[in-house]
Amino acid sequence: MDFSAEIERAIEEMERGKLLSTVWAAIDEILADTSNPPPPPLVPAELEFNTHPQPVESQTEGYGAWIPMMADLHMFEQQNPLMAAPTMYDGLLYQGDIVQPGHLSGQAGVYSAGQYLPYQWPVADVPTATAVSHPAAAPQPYLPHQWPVADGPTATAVSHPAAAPQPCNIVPVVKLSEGQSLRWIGVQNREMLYEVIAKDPLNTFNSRKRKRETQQDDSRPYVKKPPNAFMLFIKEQRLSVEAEFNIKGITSAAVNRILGQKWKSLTKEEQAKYFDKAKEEKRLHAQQHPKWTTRDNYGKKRKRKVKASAFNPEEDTQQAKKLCGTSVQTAVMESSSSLAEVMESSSSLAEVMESSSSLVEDLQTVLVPEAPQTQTVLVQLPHSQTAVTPVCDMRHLPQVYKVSPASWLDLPETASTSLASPAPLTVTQSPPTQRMSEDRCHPVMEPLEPPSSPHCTASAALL
DNA sequence: CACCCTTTGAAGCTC
DNA sequence: GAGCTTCAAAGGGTG
Repeated sequence: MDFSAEIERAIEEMERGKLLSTVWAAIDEILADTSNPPPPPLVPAELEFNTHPQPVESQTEGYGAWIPMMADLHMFEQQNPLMAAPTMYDGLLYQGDIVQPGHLSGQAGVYSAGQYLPYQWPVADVPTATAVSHPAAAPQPYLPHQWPVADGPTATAVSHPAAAPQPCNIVPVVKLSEGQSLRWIGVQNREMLYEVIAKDPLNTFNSRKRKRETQQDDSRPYVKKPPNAFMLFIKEQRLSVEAEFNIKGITSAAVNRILGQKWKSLTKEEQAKYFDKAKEEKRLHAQQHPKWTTRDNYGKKRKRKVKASAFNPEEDTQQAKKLCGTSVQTAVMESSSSLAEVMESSSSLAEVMESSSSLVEDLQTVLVPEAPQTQTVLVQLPHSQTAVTPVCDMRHLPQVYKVSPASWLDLPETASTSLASPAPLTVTQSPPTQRMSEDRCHPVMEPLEPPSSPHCTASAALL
């Protein structure tokens, strides 16, 4: 196989759309007019440019498929850790030694302490999704889950022309075995780190359902409870929510959190429709099973464990509600609006930052990594590329980093890049902090401050 | 493979 | 009656 030709062909496919250029130009203009940059471009679903699916499995089906990793080498540059997503986790599993190479530091940057941190709508784990970033808005925080190589057609980042990447002469190609996929985990010593993970072994739904249905300790058939109004609601809305987020592997628990908030946001009249349905279901159920009561099902299923948590359950609940309350509802709304709408409708920067960062948090909870059977793949970075860091670890506990802008890329400064181009950031680990809860801690966004020293630490401090 | 997670509401259970 | 527990759905995660 001619890898070079294959890679060249893949790179050629990474054409940039006119629309994207227009968006960049608009953002540049806006940024040039203000000392405090506008909210970062949230990338709505409609703006999923690209995407020329990379022939992940088309070349050799299944086993032994060759994946040209990072066929669009611009992606490296787009994944700078300008903002570490304010994870609510305190990192138990700090990933050591992941820092920005020193040679990139020492030049001026526009980002200063507490200043607006660009953020990009995470388009995570969507096989055909595109990570769209803009140098003016700076690279987005990057979730390991976002790495689009694995498991289907690869996604492609669209980069700003003004931030054309330096040539890279190393294009990693990793051969995967059947049932394996790749997940990007970070950079170490200028090497991209990937892990090879096993795909989900099986879908347990059917077997679980079968088991439940046969889980009768007497001769009578198991009669399920009639669904209540909320159950009817989530049954009806689940698919649309999953489609709306379009996140592969989104858990039902996460969807239910979203739907819980949606349910509460319904008017009484809207809810009444489901209460009426539930009433009707209950009536039919009583007709079909006149002697049945919910008592019949008591103890027929699992015994739920009472959470003996040392932490405040109310607080946990509130935290969860906060996560899916503001952030997810925001996500639902904003993901369906255009970039211009988002930018226009954003009443305040802080508001957008809060909702955006909350979304990242929520998506971190939403995107539960697969059970790892891992192996690390090292990929060397070209000089122009900067260190990136995962904001999540591989086992539910996103790592916590402080992110500091360090320098400018060694790019020729242009009218558009002088202000717009982001400084590459160093990534340093926060010291281990107190454990906040079973698996979460509370994110803290530092208040926005006026621009000051270009070398100040960016506002991604976390608890 | 059974249960967990996560939500709200309804019903049963305990005190 | 108050407060707690269980179970409805869903499907990926976990042990």
